[in-house]
Amino acid sequence: MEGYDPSKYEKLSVAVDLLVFTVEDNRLKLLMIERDEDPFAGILALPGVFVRVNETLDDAAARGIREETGLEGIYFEQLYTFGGVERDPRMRIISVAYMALVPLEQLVFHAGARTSGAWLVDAEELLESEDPVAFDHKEIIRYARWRLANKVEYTGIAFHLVEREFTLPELQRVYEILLGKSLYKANFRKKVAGLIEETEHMTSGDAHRPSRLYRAKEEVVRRRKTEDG
Amino acid sequence: MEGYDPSKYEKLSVAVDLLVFTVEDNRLKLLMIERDEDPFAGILALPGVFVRVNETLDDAAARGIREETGLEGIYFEQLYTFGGVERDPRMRIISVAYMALVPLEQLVFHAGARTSGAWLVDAEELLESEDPVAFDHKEIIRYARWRLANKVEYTGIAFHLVEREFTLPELQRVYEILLGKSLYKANFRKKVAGLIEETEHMTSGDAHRPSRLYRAKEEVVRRRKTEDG
DNA sequence: ACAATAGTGTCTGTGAGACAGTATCGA
DNA sequence: TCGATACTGTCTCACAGACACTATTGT
Repeated sequence: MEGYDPSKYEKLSVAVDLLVFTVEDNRLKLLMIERDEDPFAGILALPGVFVRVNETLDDAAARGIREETGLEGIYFEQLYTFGGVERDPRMRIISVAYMALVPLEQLVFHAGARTSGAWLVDAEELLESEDPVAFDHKEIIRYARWRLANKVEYTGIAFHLVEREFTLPELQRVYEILLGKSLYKANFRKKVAGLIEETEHMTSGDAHRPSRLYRAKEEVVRRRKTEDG
Repeated sequence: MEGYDPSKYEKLSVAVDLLVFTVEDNRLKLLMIERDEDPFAGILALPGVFVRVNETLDDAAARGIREETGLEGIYFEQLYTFGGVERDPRMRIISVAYMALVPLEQLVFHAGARTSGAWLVDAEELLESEDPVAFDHKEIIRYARWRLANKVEYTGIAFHLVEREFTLPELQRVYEILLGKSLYKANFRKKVAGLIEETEHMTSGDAHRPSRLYRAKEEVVRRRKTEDG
């Protein structure tokens, strides 16, 4: 790099914006907060935190997820870095977007200190509506939505949206929601057969045939650092 | 975000690191510079620039490419953002890696002002060797190499490594280099048939049958902002 | 004619898609 | 027995892989 004197270059604020996705009522939802300060007071925004000087980006993302949801150790991955000059009208902020996936059962709310509330927002409805979203967050959400649809095809990303043990109909519903189309049962089962392993457990109590519970194979959900392109 | 007073948060240096790839002598190469200052004096490093307060990340990448190669308008895309705390021993630098692809014929050298030289380095050799690379740049290169191999399968990224008009044997060689394996002619041609269109031109002068020149279809190489996941 | 590379025809196996059928629970 | 959902068998078709074959240049 040309010139290494730090004082020669203006430094920038770097934030991590979080897209915490879950599935509720057969819909893809994500966690958003309502801003209580200008700009965009009263408008929905993605939760986020500033990156501290002595924490990595992944650390900042994990911290943000913890502060926002109370959860530790859930799946997340870096999505993209948004660096438009006018993203935030007050100051230049580079935002590294992170996407987290968590089954609804694990998700507990925990409103941030400076926000009047946090909700699960229907991703599809938000993207199709004309409702304003703070900053460039709608664009970020649109990109995340697109990436999710892609990655479900060739990775095990869908497993992060179901519990550790799940039925195949449950898993299929997650695939269908992410892909935005319905799938044939028999074909779906053949497709995921290599990614899962049976458990001894079955569902019970429903007024129909019980469903076997499965687990994702270890190697399918294991995260390889930056290798989730 | 919790608290918007900029002064409350330390700002960070943000750099763009560039991976300019090309194909030379049937090998994947990338542009690297030899550092002439500590740390890592005499060691190979990726070229990079600091992001200025009033330029976007893409602008910074384009500027870096221009400064390093003299080229304008070549294909590039954001790769990943590396935010380890100890990446640079002197100070905290967040680095947004960008990958650029250019056919060798367009690539002209233009050594940076503060570097003693710039070369095309064989990507495979570099990754397999024990030779040191500055900072975490070897990890960045390894990720880029992996991403290239992936994207060649389902995108038109290979077209950016051949000239605007190319023969199918040429294109096939690029695919083989990126994939790291040889392909069957007939199958390859069927695979890319939908991505290309014939021209009127043929090669000539070689001591064998001439080869038809093709062009990539517009929609295959058109870049959709952040949608190159 | 020959060397060298460009380009084609076709067989096969695999896997996705479509659909019809069977299985097993509670009520 | 019935409604509801879980699960399976199998046909078809598109496509990737493999390989043998033909085509066209310069020397």
